[in-house]
Parts: sequence; C-alpha cells; structure tokens
Amino acid sequence: MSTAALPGFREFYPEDMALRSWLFDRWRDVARRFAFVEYDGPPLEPLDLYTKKSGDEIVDQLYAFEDKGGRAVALRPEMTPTVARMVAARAQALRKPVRWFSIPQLFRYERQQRGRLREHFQLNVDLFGESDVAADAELLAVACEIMRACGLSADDVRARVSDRRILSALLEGLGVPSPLLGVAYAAIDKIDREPWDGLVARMSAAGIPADVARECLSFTKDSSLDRVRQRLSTAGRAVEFMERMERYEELLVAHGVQDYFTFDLTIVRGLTYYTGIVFELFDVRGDFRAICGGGRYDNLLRDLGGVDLPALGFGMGDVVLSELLKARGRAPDVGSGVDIWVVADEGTGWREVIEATAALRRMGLSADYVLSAEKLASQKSNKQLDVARKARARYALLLSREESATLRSLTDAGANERTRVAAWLHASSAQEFLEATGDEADGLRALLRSRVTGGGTTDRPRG
RNA sequence: GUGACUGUAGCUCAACCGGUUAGAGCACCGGACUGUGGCUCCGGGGGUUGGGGGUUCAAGUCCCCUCAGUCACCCCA
Repeated sequence: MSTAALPGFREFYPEDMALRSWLFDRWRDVARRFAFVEYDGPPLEPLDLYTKKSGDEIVDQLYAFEDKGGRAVALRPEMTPTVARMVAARAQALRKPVRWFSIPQLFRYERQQRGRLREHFQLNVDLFGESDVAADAELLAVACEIMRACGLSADDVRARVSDRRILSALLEGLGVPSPLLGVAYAAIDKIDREPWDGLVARMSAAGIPADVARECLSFTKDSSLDRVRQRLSTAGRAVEFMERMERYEELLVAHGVQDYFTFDLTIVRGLTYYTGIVFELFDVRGDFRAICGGGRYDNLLRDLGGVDLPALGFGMGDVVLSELLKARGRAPDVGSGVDIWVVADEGTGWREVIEATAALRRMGLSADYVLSAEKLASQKSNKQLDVARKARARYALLLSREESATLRSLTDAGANERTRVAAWLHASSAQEFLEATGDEADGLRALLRSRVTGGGTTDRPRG
C-alpha cells in the first residue's frame, strides 16, 4: 500500500506555495479593485446539487461517496451551483448588482494530463442582477486586468469572445436545420484540430448538406464583426445580438482592455447553461489549454429553483496559469529569504543575537540567525555571513560590543551603516523603533517602511 | 474509460553487445580559506535503477505484469 500523494493531487513545497500565494494575491487584488467581495462555501456538497443541473459528463467525473450518515455526497467540482444557491437564498436582501468572488479548491475524478489534475484552485468571479452588456464587459475586464497584473500582455494572451445566439442565427441563415445545430457546434469546436474533410463528412452524415457544412466551417473560421453583420442584415433577432456585441467592444475600449479582445465564433463552451456572450482566455502561442472561461448564464438561478436573477461569471484555474507564467519567465522570484540575518561578531553571543532578533521581529521584520548556540559561538562572522547569503537574506546585522551593530546589505555592495542597538533593542513596534532611532539607522528605517507599506520581496520578476 | 511512449540520487543526466562495488554536475551537510561577499579547496550523506515476477552463469540493460508520468482520444473545472 503506497502512502505517496494520490495521483492528480499536489504537494506544495515552499517554493510552490510562494508562487501559489503570489497568484492568489494578484487575484484578490484585482477583484478588490473591481469592487468584488470574497465568499466561500462548503467543499463537500450533496450529490444532488450536481446531478440535477450539471449534466451527465460532470457527474461521471465526480468524487462522490456515501458519508457515515448515509448521505450521498460529492467533493465540489465547480463553484457555480454553490454560489447560485447562496445568492438565491438571500436574493431579496442583497444589494444589486452582486459582485462576489471566491478561490475554491475543486475536485474532479478523471485521468490527469498536463494542466489537468484531479484538484485545482479556481478563481470564480460572478456578477448577479445586471442584464446590461456593461456587466459582460466589466467581467472580461477583470480577467484581462488579472493577466496584466501577472505581467501578461495582449502579446501573450487573448480573450476569444463569442455568443452562441449569433452563431446559431448564422448557421440557420446558412441553411442548417435547427435540430442539427448541435452537430454543427461539435464540428466547429474541432475546427482547428481536425481536417475539414472529416468534419464535413460527419456533418453531412447527420443530414447537413455538404456544401452548407463547408460554408459553415469557412465562415465561422474567419468571421469578423463586419462580415457577420452583413450576413445577418436581414435576420431581425440576430441583429440585436450583434449590436450588443458591438456595444460590448466599445465598453472594452473604455475599460482599456480592447487589446485582449478577439471576436471568435469558434468558441463553443461545453457547459450548457450559458445563454449569451461567452469567452475564453488563451495563450497566443497555443501551447496551453484555456486559462480562463466564462460567460452569461441568465437562467441558471431560476432553473435551480431559486429566484430569477440575471448572472454571469468566469473561472480561472491556477494550474494552467502557473505553467504559462513559468514558461514565459513571468513567474516571480520566489527564492527570497528573510529581511535580516543577525550575526554574532566581536565576541557577542547568543543572548545579544536573540535579543536583537526578537526586537527586529517585533518591529515586523523577518529575522533569522544561526540557531545552534554551539555553532553561533564557534562560527566566525564570515561563516555566518555565508550562511546568511545561502539563505538569501537581504541584510545582515553584525552585532558588536558597546551595543552597536553594522547593517550590511547582502544584495547591494557597499550599502552599510552603523546603528546603536541600545536605542531600539526594547522597541515593541515599528512605531517605537522609528521614534527611538530619530535620524539614525536610515537603512533599517527604509527596510522597515518598505515592509510595513507592503513592499514585498516576492514580486520581482524572475530574470 | 481507450491507445501510444517514458520511468536511474532532491534536480539535470551518464553507465559500450547483458559483465567488477551504478557514476558526474547542481543542491544539501561538515570543514579549511577569504574581513564587501552568491568564491576556491577538502570531505560527507544520499539509490532495493518506480514495484513485482521471469529468462540467464550474470539484468539498470531482454520479456511479462503492475504502478506512476507524458501525449493523443473522450471531455473540459
């Protein structure tokens, strides 16, 4: 019996955890800037929550079992049913529009591949109670600004945007009978992955004339807003959807994210509950799976037995995005160590080191030292500095007698300064330190200010 | 769930046609040296060659099974 981690489940060593935290920080920060607030729900849910609405294929891949009370339960595979239930329960009381986000860990039992595990963390951003297309644009802007916050420009990633109502109107206009729209969707979904002859053959076998099938593929493949508008000029309802899409693009310009926007009718999202504009984020080079996907699902809350509230949202997983960031060299330098390494020098010992370290820690700095009292006594200061460098400490504080010390930068040669330890040794906060030191210890003061104001060490791009 | 390919130290890789005690770099640990530095030198720990079975005088190497990973289907958080 193996006790290794289960297939498809990850262990986060500190360097992995640093990247994950870095990513979560960016997710939360952008969501906050867009005025979304964070919520969470249960990781374990009644099995029925998913079997009722999510479709059979998702049910096949559920982590489902019977608990000790005989209940049929499942680890959550997606967040949407949970948030729909939560919003529906308080729909009357919530101020609209409702802007919520969450970072749940989700589970699916399926064979793993690169970018697809049995567990992942997924940012979910949802907006309830607003049917205006402005909400659709706002939602995509969140996703695009997250890309920007991660250092990914429109040269790296693009949003491909579609609307199934436009696609279906177009296909029907081209001569596809409405009962066969599903067949056409399936073919269009594979438009870049399979030879067209095979796709046409499959469509004609299902009853779509071969020339119509070929026209469907070639038109959707190279569709632009202008071309589609010309083609749909006579179809009344489709024109309304096109005008909505054009308005959407204007809004994206105002949000400053139009560079990321691409109109692309070949996006066919799998989930059946989408009702309007849908989008996916892809890396431009096409090396990875979709980074993010979402859209409008105006009927879901009503269908789940709740209230009738328009809704839209997206999910963005941590796996593909992390891989993309690493592959493009945009992942942060996560090897950074502590702020200060305290060194015993000139006959000082463990007592002085620990007292100084404790004071630094109370100020809010991270501080470390040679933990073994025996080694601390025997190791020369240079040996301790080597240890500090290997630990990637940013500064070393060399304690000497007369309660003074030298602050030495380990990243910036020559940036040294003397400080009187006695002045701040008993400070219990950053504020006390700043008051006690006055004009002295500029380096320490600067370090402290950068730490207190949130200038982290983990947001430097890797070279 | 189906198929193909790949598994050697924490990482990247060696090991001739099947032939002695499976090696190297990086990383880690200890020491020497160096008083503005991410050196240099010496030493050390670390492997049931994914696991099990088989063929053979002899298996990291060949065969079978299994587990894991990668890729393509399926499908898509």
